[in-house]
Amino acid sequence: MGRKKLEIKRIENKSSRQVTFSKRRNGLIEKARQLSVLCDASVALLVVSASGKLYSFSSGDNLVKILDRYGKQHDDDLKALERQSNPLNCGSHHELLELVESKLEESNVDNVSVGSLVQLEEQLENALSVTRARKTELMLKLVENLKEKEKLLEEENHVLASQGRLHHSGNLNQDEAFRLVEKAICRWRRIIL
Amino acid sequence: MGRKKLEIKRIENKSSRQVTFSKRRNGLIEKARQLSVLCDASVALLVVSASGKLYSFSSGDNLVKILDRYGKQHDDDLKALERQSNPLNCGSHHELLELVESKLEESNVDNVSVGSLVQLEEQLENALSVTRARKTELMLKLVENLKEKEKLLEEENHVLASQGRLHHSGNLNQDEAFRLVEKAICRWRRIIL
DNA sequence: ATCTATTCATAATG
DNA sequence: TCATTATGAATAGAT
Repeated sequence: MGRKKLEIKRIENKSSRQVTFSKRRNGLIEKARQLSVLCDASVALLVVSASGKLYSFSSGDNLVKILDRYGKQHDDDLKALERQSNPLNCGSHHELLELVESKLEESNVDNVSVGSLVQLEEQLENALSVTRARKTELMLKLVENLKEKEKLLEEENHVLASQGRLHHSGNLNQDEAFRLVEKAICRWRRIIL
Repeated sequence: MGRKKLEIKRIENKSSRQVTFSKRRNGLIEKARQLSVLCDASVALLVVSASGKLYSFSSGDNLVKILDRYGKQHDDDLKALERQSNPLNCGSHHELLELVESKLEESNVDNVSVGSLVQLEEQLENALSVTRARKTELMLKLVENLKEKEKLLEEENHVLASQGRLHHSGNLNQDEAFRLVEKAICRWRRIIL
C-alpha cells in the first residue's frame, strides 16, 4: 500500500526504516484498537523499537499499564533494581543471558544450525524450570517458617495466659513459671537466629 | 476497506462479528510480523476473543527478555488477568486434557498436522501460565495472611506480658487489663471469622 | 472458503 | 517531523 510493493525484509536504510517504523507502529496500534472495539476482544500489543523505546496498546488498560510504567524508566535503573532484588547467582545468570544473546545474533545472521538452537532452547527451559522450582521452594519455606512462628506464638500466649491465671490462683510457683517462659524462649531462638 | 465504510463500534450481529474478528485478527498478526521484520523491532501481540480463545504473536526472544526484566511475574499475572476479564473456558480443564489425549492419539496414528499441534502447544502453555500465576497468587495470599496472624499474636503476647507484669507491680487495675484483652480478642475475630 | 468492490494504509516524495 | 498522493493491501459484504 504505497507507491511500490515492499518486500518484507529488514529495511537497510536507517532513516526510512525509522519512518516506516513510526507509520506502521501507529497503524498497528490503531488496528489493534479497532479489533478490540469491533469484536469485543481483549487485545494487548507491545512494540519495542530497535533503540529500545516501548510503545503499547491494551484494550483493558490492565495489561500493559504496568509494563508502560516500567518502560518509561531507564535501563540502568532497572538493572540496578534487578541487582538489588537479586544479588545471588548473578554470575551464572549473566553467563546464560550472554550465551542467549550471542546465539540470537548468530541466528539473525542465519548461519546457525537448528540443532544448536534446539540445544539452547533446552538450556533455557532447564534454567526456567530451575528458577521456577527455586521460587516455589523458597515460598514454601517461607510459609512453613511462618506457620512455625505462629505455633510458637500461640504456645507463648498459652504460657503467658496461664502465668496470669496462676498468679491469681497460686497453683504454680514462680520457678515453674520461669521454666515455662525459658522453654518458650529457647524455641523462639531456634526460629529467629 | 470493504464494500462499505464500517463504523468503529461493537458489531452487534454475532456471526459477522465473528467473521470480522477472524479476518482482522489474522491481518493484525501479519502486520505485527511485518513490522518486526521490516524495522527490526520486538513485537508482542495478545488477542483474546470474546469466547476466551487466545491468539498471539511474538517476534522473538528480545521481547521475552524485556518482559523478563520487567517481571516475569507480571507476564504470567497479565495473562491471568486477561483470562479473568473474559468469561472463558475456565471450567474446561477436563476439556483441555481430553483434547490433549485425543491429539496425542492422533499423532501416534500420524495423521495430524503440525499446525494443530502448534495450536495445542499454545493452549497448553497458556493453561500452564494461568495455573502457575494462580499458584503464586495463592501462595502470596497465604504468606500475607500468616504474616498478619503473626502480628496479631505478637500483639496479644505483649498484652498478656504486660498483664503479667502489672499483676506484680499493681500499676494496672483489673478493668484496664480486661479491656486490653477484649481489644486483642476483637482483632483476632476479624482475622479468624 | 472465495470473490470483488471498496476503503484503508502507507511508500515515496517534497 | 509533517503533508500529499499514487498505489498496494486489507477487508465488508455477498456467495
